[in-house]
Amino acid sequence: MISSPQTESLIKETAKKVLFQKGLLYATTQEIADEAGVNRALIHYYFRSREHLIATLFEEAIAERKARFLNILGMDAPLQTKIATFIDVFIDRATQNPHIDNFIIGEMIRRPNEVKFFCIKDSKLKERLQLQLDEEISKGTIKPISLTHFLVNLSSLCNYPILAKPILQTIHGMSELGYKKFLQERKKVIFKTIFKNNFQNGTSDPAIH
Amino acid sequence: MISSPQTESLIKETAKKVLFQKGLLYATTQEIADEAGVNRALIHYYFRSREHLIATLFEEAIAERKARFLNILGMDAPLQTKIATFIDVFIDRATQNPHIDNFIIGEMIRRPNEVKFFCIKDSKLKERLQLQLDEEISKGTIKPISLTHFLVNLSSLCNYPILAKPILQTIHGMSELGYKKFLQERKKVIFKTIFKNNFQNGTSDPAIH
DNA sequence: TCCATGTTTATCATTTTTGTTAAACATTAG
DNA sequence: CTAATGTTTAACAAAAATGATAAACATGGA
Repeated sequence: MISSPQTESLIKETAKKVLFQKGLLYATTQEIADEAGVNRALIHYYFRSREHLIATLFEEAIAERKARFLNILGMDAPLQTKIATFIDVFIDRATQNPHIDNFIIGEMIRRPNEVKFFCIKDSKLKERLQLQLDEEISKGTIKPISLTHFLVNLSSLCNYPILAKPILQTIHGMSELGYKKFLQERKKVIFKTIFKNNFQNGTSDPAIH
Repeated sequence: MISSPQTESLIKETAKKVLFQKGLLYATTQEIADEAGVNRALIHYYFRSREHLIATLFEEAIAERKARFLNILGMDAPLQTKIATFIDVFIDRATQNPHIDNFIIGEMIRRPNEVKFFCIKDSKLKERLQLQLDEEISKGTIKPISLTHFLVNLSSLCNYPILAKPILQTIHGMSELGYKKFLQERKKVIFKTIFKNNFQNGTSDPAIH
């Protein structure tokens, strides 16, 4: 008999929604089951335990993040295109799942052994990025900076405003709509913060005033 | 009889240590009591409930953050000095309590009503900063940018690398020592990312290669 | 139809965590 | 010294969360 993956998938997707979108990282199995509209026992039926469910979410989250990271930065394109794509994709993706980084970090702290994640230290990707970065630096479009700091700058500028959404909203007094507009403006701002020229387009920039 | 605040203070400081330094945001009262070496009932004696303890930590955390923010950005000094100080203080402070932002964000999500935090929208601070920023922009030391995006850039660059420490360490293959060195380098990198000139000093920069 | 297999539910047991209470302990003023 | 007050502890009670199980239910093939 064919096992219908509907319920299993429903539980997993609901768990992602509760944890990554709502930010309830401490959600109980009952809360997840209620949100999914299924009996709590089904979580144990399909995932054995809460811990297994969480571990599954964690593995998928880092796999997805890694794939996105490598796909975008590894594509065959000029650095400026890669970065513009990175900004666009990471901001949009993180907007959908604003608390996924919090979850990943929390899990990595909670069980420091089982974490493998990924390391770009010795990959060819790193070499290629280094070449592209050097090229931009010698062209004068990027100020001298190490590849690591460059990538951390990029990640910081994209991810922090989403991770710290409640803080930004209160400090700068943003409504929900204002915040949304702010994030879209931000794509251009980040690009301009990283590159000296204005690659993306020449339209007037609402983010300045 | 004078109530000795030693135990109460010990519990609170230990709770901060467990939550903000170790990152165990889901820590039980028993874990906190054990870490402090006191009987768990004392937590209820001094703080009534776990919830009250957490609320106390939350209020102090945002008060401290607010004070630091306003003190540094509100001091009577050139913008470059303020920013350099901000970077220095926030990175060092966040290094001591790497998970405090995670905690604040989690609490703000968990009880969206009770959050007052602070808003710089209509303060004189904002006007003064805007003047200083405009001045730098017209001098050409900062690229045109709105004050909000400028401040968010600054916060992002300072805080994300600490908040996402485990992610950075695995992606870029950093040891504990390497990470520490990285954060110190980062102070200069952030300043140079924000300002076009190199204000701080003219020594050779280890962060480039 | 009826059986076999997979799925779902209701119920119970266990564990974990929080919160309470009364008694023991310490300290200081009188 | 001792009585009063504040502090600490051990033990208990209650609540919440996880996990396990057996029975009910559904479905598809012989």
